[in-house]
Amino acid sequence: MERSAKQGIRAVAAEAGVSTASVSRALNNPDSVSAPLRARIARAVETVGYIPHAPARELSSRRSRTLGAIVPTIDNTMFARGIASLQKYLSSVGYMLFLTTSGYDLDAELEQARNLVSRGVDGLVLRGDCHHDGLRKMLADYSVPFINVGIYRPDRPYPCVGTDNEAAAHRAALHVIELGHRRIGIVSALQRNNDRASARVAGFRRAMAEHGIKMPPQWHVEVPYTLDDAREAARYLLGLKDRPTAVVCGNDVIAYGVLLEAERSGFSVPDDLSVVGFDDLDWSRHLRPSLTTIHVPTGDTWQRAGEYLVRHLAGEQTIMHHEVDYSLIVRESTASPTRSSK
Amino acid sequence: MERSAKQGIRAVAAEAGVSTASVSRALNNPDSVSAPLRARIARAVETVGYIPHAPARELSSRRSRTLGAIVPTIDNTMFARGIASLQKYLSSVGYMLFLTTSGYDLDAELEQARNLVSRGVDGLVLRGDCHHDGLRKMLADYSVPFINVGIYRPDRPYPCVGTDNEAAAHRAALHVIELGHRRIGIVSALQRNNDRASARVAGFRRAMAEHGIKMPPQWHVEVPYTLDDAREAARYLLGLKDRPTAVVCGNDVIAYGVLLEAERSGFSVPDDLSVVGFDDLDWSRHLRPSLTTIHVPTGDTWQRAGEYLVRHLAGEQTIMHHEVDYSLIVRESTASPTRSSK
DNA sequence: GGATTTCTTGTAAACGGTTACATACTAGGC
DNA sequence: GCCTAGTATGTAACCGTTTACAAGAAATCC
Repeated sequence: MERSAKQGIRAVAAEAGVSTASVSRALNNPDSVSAPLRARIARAVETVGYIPHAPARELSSRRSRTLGAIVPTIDNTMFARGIASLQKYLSSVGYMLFLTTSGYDLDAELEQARNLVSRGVDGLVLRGDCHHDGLRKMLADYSVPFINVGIYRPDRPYPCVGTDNEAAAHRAALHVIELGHRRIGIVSALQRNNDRASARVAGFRRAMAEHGIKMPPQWHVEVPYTLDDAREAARYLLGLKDRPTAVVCGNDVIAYGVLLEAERSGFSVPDDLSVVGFDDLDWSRHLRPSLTTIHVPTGDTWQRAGEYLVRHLAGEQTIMHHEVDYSLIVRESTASPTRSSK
Repeated sequence: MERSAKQGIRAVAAEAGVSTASVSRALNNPDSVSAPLRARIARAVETVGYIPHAPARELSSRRSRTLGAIVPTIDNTMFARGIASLQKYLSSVGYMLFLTTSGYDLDAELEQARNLVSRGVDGLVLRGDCHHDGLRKMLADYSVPFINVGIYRPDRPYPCVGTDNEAAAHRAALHVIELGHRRIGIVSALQRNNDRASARVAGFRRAMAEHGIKMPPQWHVEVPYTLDDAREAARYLLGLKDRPTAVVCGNDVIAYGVLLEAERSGFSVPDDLSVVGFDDLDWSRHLRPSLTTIHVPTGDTWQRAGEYLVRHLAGEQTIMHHEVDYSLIVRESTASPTRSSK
């Protein structure tokens, strides 16, 4: 027939001599179509070189098989690794990922979320539990499911998957306390709009309090997420007349900075200073001295977040709060303080 | 009126008492609508809490304001940085990015490209110039523009933006040659399906040939992109009875591995071994010894790729082949070989 | 002041799929 | 052999926008 469309599903239908409905069925729900028809349609798809038009499909089915993720920054090994895992998993189940960054700005995060909802994502992966007030309302209005990743807060009515940062930081602090340190400082990430950073500081403080250890306020420094900033913080800390013998760091990158700067300033790690990190990035075991740190299975965590949403969207039963284990990895950067000062 | 829609552009139209066409115009082309109407519609958008439905918009306008990018892996500082820049730029001009990974597999890349086309991307950012035969044909069939990033090949009829890897590697080799080295090895990335890696090897070989330097074949090792593999390669190279006094590396991560392993094996860098990297990642200047390497403005490069596509899609005049400058950064990891062996 | 142009807004037909519903056919049951 | 239930396929409405075209109003020209 002359009027048949040149492309799209109608072209396939014309080629196979069937209706568009059958083509659609053969593609989306193969069992609902007889074997011979299915084969004929498959052949037609091949000859026409048909690639389905996702937006059209979404418009009529109200499902995009696309998830959105908003991370503070992608330029950070840990997020990169998490996103990579999430993406790999999603790809394996036929989903795609829209990735955006907020730069630790809550307004920007809301803006991005709006953008993603506009884009028609089926679900959203968010970082932590610290969001703009309007965010959850907006997601509820448009009934877009979401999950907070990287934290474990079973007390919240929202799904999450991650480690208990407070407990893990407590463990890290306990490690240096048990080694005999009493003069302990902390270099944390910026706590503003970052519940993970805050939780870690809280865990650290709890450990200190439980052992009756007082810490001078100047031993707590907050830094952005870069090696340079961490080095500067270390320079400050090590330059104090009254300085700590151990430093617990909010993450591994900060710990690297402290390590590098200590060595640069002539301090030996761990003899003069013990350093503990958090995250266990690749470099931690390669560095010399290698870094004692809290291992967090980042890849797993993000993949689980994806699994949760995919299952939820498929209508399956899911558990809302999933705790991911952490573990303390003791390496060369921590030792008893008795070796040097007492 | 009772029959007016509860949501979508029709709700806004009803609220403002205008037609959907006017709402659409007010949103997409504000100038085409009178000021008072524009204001009334803006108010209606606000009260209704309207978020446009991108797939529907795309279906009718044939434009998605979305680009796709396919990288070998995101779990790699350099790509992460590039993607971050691209993403930031796109976001600033109202575009979004679909990010997928191919794992250095050409078939997977084609598959991902098909997926992205299906998703309706307006353009595609690809890595290098080594793709599946069917890829360019498919993109041509669906008239999806693309650009190769990270290479500079003005001889090709396809757009690209990046540095001349051959020339840059030549420069790196020249550096150690000029320092007086004659016993020079190379640890490159896997050349299979990686034209950048091959170009770098070629540049290195050209420099060697130009100076009449012969290299025993066992001094060329190829490794995947991980610290562990690079360390193993270094262990092998340094374990040879007849070993080089300088090693040129295919990228910084490989160089880090060589550096770490050399130190671990008791060799001093640069006294016993000079090491040159390529890319100038963050760690290069922080490491001790800091790494001599080729600096490549990765962020710029990727942003330019985005700019090219956005301009091209806007119908603006664009230059097809954009060369991005590299520069040799001399740091502590290279020195004249005379200090030790001669 | 009437004709012509320009500007503003509305009407309705796409865009490319999915899917509720209708229909034709097949196979059992008795 | 007729009725019923079930299966396979087709018909066409609909998803939420954009946009070509039409129409009405205002401005310009002579």
